[in-house]
Amino acid sequence: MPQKPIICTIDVVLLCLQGSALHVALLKRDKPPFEGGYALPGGFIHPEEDADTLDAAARMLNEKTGIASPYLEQLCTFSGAARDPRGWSISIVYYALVPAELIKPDRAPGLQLQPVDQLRTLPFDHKEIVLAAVERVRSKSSYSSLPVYLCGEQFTLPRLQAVYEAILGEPINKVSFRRKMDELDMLEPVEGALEAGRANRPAQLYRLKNQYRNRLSLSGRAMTANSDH
Amino acid sequence: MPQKPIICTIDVVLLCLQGSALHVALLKRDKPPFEGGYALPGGFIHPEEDADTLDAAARMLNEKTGIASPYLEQLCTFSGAARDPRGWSISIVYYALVPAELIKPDRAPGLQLQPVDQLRTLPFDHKEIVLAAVERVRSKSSYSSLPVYLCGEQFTLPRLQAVYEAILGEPINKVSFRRKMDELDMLEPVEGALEAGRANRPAQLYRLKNQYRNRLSLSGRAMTANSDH
DNA sequence: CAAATAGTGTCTATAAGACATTATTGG
DNA sequence: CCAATAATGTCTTATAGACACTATTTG
Repeated sequence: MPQKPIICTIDVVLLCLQGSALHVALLKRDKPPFEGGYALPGGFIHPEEDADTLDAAARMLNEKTGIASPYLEQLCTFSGAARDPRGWSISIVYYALVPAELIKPDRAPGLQLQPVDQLRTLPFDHKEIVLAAVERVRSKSSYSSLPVYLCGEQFTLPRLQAVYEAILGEPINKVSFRRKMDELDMLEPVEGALEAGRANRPAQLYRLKNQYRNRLSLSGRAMTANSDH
Repeated sequence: MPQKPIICTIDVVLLCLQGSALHVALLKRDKPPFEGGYALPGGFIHPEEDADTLDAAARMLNEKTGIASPYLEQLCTFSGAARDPRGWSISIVYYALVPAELIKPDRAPGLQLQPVDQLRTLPFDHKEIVLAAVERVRSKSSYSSLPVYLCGEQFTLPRLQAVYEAILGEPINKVSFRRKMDELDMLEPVEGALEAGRANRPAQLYRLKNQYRNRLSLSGRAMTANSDH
């Protein structure tokens, strides 16, 4: 009955922190439509290869950026007649968070990091998609351990607090923050490891407890009284 | 390249409250696979007719159950090689909440309401889908006005509190509940309308403020300290 | 007026935030 | 010792919950 089949793709919003600004990874497109433009890494499902769309997203991310992200979650599906000039399409979108050091531009030709808060227009509805992913990350960060995925293996509490503040966009009370980290019960100190080097008391290094390597730790109460869930 | 195209469908989880138990609407399937089994209302996208998948979900819900739900939101997309015997498939799932009175079995042949907390195995991965929808509803209910969609046009505060308690599965402090409703600022009293009839002080009837007819009101803090977001 | 439930006032407990103090480093 | 920042103790403020009291109806 339908003349044209529905175009069915996967896109991945790969986020990292540079300085205190959240950035998204964009790739130069090497075929039409929007050839030469920068867009989200994405592509078609390979039914023979991918068990499901999460699988497909992980494969795509790895193929296009060389990254195997420990955190990769479905955002939602964007769809409709208007979003792709080729026809009626859907895109099942996943998002990933990684430390910026993990993104090696030489490993991925045509890769570019753009700050999400001053994004130019992107091909398809990719700007809208990125903004939806950022909103999700900001919202989840206020009651979960999500931002630790933006840090490396080991990090200090002041560093982690700075990461939370960068995402939430507002300062957090130091005592409350440490109480909350304690309550989330996801961190363990790296015995004897301190971050020295500067002219002050060195900070204790922490790492994620094993059980939270691939799972979020959740808190009943939000970090700050922000109203966007 | 791909021998078989990906099977691309929409499913809708329609929820309502009967007594104090959340129920899901299931339809008797009139074609294979799983012919004769009870499954979620769903079907194929009509690219000529539907502007996007939300549109398709609304159409499908209306065609199959006769209901035009004011609240219809995307849950997420289920996918993979294993979930449909016909082949590699995706299902973009939406969920809706309506007052039970709105579901008229005579209007929809083969429709059945099942309590979500004692669900038997369903065709495809529909049981998993229902459980995911219920978890989303429970989680969102703890910090939003979502449960009002399970009430009719007008309702009393004790009734609304009972609806919240039915969804969250635990009693709520009356004073806290009323403070929260006040804070959400989504209700207005229906002037002069009281729910009389019983041998006690009659309760004030309320309705949703106009601006929240099709939008949730959100609170920064959760209703109860439940840890599943 | 007794029973029943609506609606409100107020005290207590808990959690968040402000602020100050101590700790530990390099120079 | 001074500057800088980590880490923690403690007081204040805000929010949530317990409980009791008043209000309004039917029979």
